[in-house]
Amino acid sequence: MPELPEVETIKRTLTPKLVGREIKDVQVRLEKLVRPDPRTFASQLKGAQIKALRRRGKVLLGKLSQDQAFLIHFRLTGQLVFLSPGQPEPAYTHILFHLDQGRLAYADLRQFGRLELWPWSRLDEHPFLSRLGPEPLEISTDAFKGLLQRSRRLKDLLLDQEILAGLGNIYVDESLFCAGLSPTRKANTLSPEQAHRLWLCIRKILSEAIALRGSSVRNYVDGHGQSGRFQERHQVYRRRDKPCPRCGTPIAYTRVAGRGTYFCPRCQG
DNA sequence: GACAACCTGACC
DNA sequence: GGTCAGGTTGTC
Repeated sequence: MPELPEVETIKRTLTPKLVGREIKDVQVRLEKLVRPDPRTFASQLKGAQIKALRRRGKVLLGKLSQDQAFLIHFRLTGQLVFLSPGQPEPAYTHILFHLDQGRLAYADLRQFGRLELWPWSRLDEHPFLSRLGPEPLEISTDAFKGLLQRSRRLKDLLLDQEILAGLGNIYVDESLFCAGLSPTRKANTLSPEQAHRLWLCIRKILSEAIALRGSSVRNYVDGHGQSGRFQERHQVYRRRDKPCPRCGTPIAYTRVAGRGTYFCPRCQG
């Protein structure tokens, strides 16, 4: 589920609830979701204080006391929701953190997400984090043009987290529509103007999605359990056969890079 | 590159 | 019964 705007929204909604809190106890109900093993995971977290929340690509990071950090990758259906006293757990809650004030539930219908502990000072050595590409909201237009100097299809390239960290299926399709570029266009065939336009579109789409608190297409919710609203602004994603907002041509659906792909066959060349 | 795997559920 | 699903990884 969550791509960059959703993880950013989770981070922002949870920061005031979690920063300064002490973890009193951890219940791991589905052992395969955590690393290292559940006993170590729980005992290391017990007594730790949450100092700050960060985001890198689609990963949520928690800075803890004692040079510890937790990493959460939500994959497709992970949710992290703060519960006030008496508030019921979400369905599919697999891990429950008991804090000095309130509880924090990790729920995950498809069980693909992962929670991990890692020393905060050595995050640059983490096997996944260390390979992530730059943040799309921080990269310069010139550096972005450099990323496009490969003969891969645009959709493959933009989904590759080692090239750019944070875009997923929704925001790649929306960005390519915004820029008027076909998902199968080779990245190194763009003119400088087209490359600049794509850079602008990615920034615009992600910023607007964050402002609207993410896209709730299926079961994404923020740290309060609330849905986002950017799905109402999607131009192509999940709009197969509906008229293109720009030219009225029915939106096409194909498979590119193994993912369902929506685009306007007329506007996106 | 394409495809299966990891899971559960929604929808036709 | 089949298809599809905000992701990543491993195997041809």
